[in-house]
Amino acid sequence: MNDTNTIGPVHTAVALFTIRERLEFLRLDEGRLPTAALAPQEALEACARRALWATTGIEDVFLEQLYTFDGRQDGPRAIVAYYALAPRERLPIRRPGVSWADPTDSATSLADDHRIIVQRACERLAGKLEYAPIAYQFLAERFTLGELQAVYEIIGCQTLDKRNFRRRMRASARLVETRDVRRKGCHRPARLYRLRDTQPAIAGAL
Amino acid sequence: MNDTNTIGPVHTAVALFTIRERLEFLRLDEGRLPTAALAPQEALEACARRALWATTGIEDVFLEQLYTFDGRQDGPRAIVAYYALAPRERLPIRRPGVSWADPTDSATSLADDHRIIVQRACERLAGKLEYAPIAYQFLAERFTLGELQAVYEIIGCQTLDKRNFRRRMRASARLVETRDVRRKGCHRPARLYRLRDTQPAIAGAL
DNA sequence: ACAAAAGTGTTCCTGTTACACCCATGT
DNA sequence: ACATGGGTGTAACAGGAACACTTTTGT
Repeated sequence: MNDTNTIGPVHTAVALFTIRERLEFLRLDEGRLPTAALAPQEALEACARRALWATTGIEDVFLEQLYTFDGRQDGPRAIVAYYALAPRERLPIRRPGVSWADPTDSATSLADDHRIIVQRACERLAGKLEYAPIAYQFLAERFTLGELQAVYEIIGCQTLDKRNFRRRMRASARLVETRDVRRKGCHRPARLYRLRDTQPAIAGAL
Repeated sequence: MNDTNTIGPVHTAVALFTIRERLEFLRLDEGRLPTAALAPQEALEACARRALWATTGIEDVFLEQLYTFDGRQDGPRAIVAYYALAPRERLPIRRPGVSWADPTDSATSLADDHRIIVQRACERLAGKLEYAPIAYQFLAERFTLGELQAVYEIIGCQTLDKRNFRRRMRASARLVETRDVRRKGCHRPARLYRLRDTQPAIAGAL
């Protein structure tokens, strides 16, 4: 951390989430989320992206404002929290000092104020799942319906019926069936889908 | 305005809404919303309440954070916007310099950044109407179903069927029927209801 | 042949919509 | 008596939930 990251009246903090088999968030080894102090002339969202980039090298992820929290007495006056979503494949993090942690595990060391951010981000995700196309942010450009269903199940913390899920997804008209399939394991290959172009793939990124 | 209201890196801005026959918001004559600079040791929400109190004398309204916007170059670094809701009877504003304006009227003079706040607050209201008990914030402690329906219709910008609306409200189990009625005009008196105690009457006010 | 995930329809139920008339009051 | 908003039930419809078997592949 340098001065730009610790001094200043306004900070941003970012909870980056991804899904492998469970929902995970990016945690710095000191038990904190990536943060940055707002630089002169810098936009809040740019500051949040910079916080993420500085710790992980990651760019161009889905990023959305979560909530603004009071700062602490000796620190910033306000902390603007964001949550970010990205598919695991895009996150080849081999940096020292960062790792993935389980947001539901109260044993993972994490500063109290950052724990609240992670907590509220999880709630926001579960709430938005039904009416906003956030699930796709966890997947590659092309994906199978099984993968998509897994995302819904993990974020929503419930198992879903396969047939009902597929009908619902088709009805939403957000999916385009490709001509390709993915072979993986000793079973029938799965058809690949992608998001319809007209959908805002990075909604809220402005 | 004094120094505490104009100087400082973090400001709050408040869009206060009420309903008479239309949705209205409180506008300062200069074409701005009430704002305040975050004072040392002050919590963000307290700052927003102070902004409202200083211009109107109003206290104890429903207040919820809306979004945090980038500041302008010569001003604050970040503007934390709130929206507030209150019934018209609680707002006996006879202060100079403030008045009620129509949020949908693009002719009312209002600073661009504040116009966006009002706009987004309206959208948030309409969205939350269905799943959060915000409509009651526009009403007195006791109210008729006709009044409640009017609030839903005004915020949701649509007319509703009376019978379906009443059934829905009863099904929500948020209402308690009182033994009193309200007489008003030359027609049958209307039964008065109140919110069930267990409901958070000022949800999000913490 | 078998294990493992992909893929596919129908029935039931619940909640939402549409709709028209009588009631109690003040003037 | 009449004008005004308050108050009530039912039938049609649509969307969500429950449910089991066949298909294709790799080993």
